[in-house]
Amino acid sequence: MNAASRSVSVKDVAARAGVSLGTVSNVLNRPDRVSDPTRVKVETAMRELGFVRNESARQLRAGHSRVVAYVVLDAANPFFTDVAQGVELSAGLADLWLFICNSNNDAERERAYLDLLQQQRVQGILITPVDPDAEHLREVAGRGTPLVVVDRTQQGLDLCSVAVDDVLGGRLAVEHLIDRGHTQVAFIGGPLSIGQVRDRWQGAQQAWADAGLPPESLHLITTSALTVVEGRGAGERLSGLPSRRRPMAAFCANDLLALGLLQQTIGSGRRVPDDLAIVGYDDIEFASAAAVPLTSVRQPRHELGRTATELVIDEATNPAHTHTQVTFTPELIARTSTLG
Amino acid sequence: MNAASRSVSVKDVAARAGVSLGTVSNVLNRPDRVSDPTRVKVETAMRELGFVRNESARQLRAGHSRVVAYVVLDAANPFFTDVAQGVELSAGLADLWLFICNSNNDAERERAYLDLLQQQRVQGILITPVDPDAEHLREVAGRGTPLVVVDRTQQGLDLCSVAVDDVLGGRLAVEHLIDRGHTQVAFIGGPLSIGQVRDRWQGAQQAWADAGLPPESLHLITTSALTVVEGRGAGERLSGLPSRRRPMAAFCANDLLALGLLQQTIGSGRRVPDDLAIVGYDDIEFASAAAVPLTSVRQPRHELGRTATELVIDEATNPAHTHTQVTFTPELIARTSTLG
DNA sequence: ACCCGCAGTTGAAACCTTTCAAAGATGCAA
DNA sequence: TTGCATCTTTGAAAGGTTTCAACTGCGGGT
Repeated sequence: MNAASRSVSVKDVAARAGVSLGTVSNVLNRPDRVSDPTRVKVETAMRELGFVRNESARQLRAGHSRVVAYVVLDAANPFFTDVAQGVELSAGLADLWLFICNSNNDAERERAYLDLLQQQRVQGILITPVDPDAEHLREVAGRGTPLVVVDRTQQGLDLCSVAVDDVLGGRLAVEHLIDRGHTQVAFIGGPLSIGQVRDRWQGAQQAWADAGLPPESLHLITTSALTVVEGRGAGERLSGLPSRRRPMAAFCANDLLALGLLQQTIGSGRRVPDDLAIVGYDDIEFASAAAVPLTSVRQPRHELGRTATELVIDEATNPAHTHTQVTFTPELIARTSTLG
Repeated sequence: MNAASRSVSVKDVAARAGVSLGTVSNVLNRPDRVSDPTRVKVETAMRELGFVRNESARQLRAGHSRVVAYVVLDAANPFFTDVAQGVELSAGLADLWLFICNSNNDAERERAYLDLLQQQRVQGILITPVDPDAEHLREVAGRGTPLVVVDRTQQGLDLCSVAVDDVLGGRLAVEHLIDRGHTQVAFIGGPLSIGQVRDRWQGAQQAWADAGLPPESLHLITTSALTVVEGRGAGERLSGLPSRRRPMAAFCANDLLALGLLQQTIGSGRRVPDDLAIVGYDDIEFASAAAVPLTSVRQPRHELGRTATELVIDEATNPAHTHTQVTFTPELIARTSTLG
């Protein structure tokens, strides 16, 4: 009702309701300890004055926050928003609220957000970091803010993490293509400095070797990023190869690449999967909605988010907490882009 | 370094550095007023003790926050993450940090987030609300937290807002189809309770009438949501029409619908744009990356975010602030899906 | 009449930082 | 040497909430 004159405090409410400070606080935090008539009086006063509890003061005194934060690498990538949905769901069960921060692949911004979140004394931080081995991640955990690394594995065992077995994912994709009779396959992805990409490529190689196929018929086509545009570029490079040596199948390190490749392939008059079979990775919603529904390796995104949240809550509340690394198993979803 | 024994405070730092509380605070907030040797001493102490400033206490005393929040309707929709990017950019210039909250189209969650953010006394709130005329939006603003409505127009003039002229957008889309010679067009979108959809449909009708075309040849096909799945369903309904009466062009209320329609059309052996021309809305990145690049109505997403941020900062800092409604002009991006 | 226990209420202390008036130190001119 | 201006540093107060030990009434048992 009344404007922002000087922010209404519990003191004002207490005066208006004719009770003490403590009672107002009890209404807020332990309503069962307050008699009905008093409670009503206080609630009325709050409503009339437009009281809004000051969270800074609450948290300062109570010593604990009601929010967890998820620092994502790229808010525009549907994969991360799907993970976030999983986080939100299980955070809600623990009466926690989620703030999403976007590091935008920038280590500097990531660091700044981590600082801010520590200062805010959030219950916990989930993060898909630019570099999972960066020093500042450990510093955060060392200073007492629970932290879980999402969708990245890191060297030490001194942090909680949830991830998906990317080597296995790479295997699944390439085994599927081998099953479909392909003997010339391109792996498209990069840069190889990204752990994910490296693991998927490694899995692809393993599957290839296990099938007794010659290494030189598994082509590595590196890209400079995992984007649609780069996928289109890779398609052009593929087209450029002499038809004898041109792979009839491609495994892309993520779905954005695969969608770009798909677009370029169809656009240049070739057909999917007849002229080129395509497997993507992540199984984002747009994968099944593509012009040719995309075969893709699915990661359990919601579970990833859910588990990460459970870990961070455990770290925050359980004194006997031990750091845990959870690895999920990916799953191949076969669709038209490889099945015809 | 040292674990979360009992959170290091300025007092500890002061003791360690052999200075007073006030000096530590000065190092933090007005380093220029502190002599070099003292500053170094304090900074060293901070590093050694692993001091992390308590933001709750800071904000309680200083009285202002360093964050703005953007409550989005659907974090999985690329449109909103693009707006968020614009917000982030201009927030950064004012030394503000952005927290993204996802209401997930749920009025209850939206309300809860608004409560939390008010309690946190954030600098300002940007929101794409479920219902732009909801009472609680006004309450927030009335209680002193600056609030700007993004991508929605509301009835009164008592809130700041930034939006895009959706009626004009609808006109542009349909005028383009008329220019291409179409005389049977379907408008696909819904539910009509969404203001956006209503406006775009209205613009479509206006363009149709202005061209002197008969109302019955502009077909309204309503959907229950603005999703890829619904787009596919709409495609099936279109296919079901007798070919005489079947529109050769469709204008979809957003790109997700258009992508679903595109997929269904191609999947059932028809061609785009020869058998069906398609116009989408929003021009998300996947629109240009679709198998057939999608003609779409582009909204200035980054500018939307930028302007909203500027408004909210003005409302927070300028005593002479007056509520402003900014409307942007959309732009048609013609691509293969209508040009052939 | 007395004591006990219990439900409800109170008010001071504590949480950690920033702010600001004032004290202290230093250097320079007279 | 004194006085004055400038630069640093100090310490107490304030900000709004929660917590908790202590207090008040009141009804019931004896």
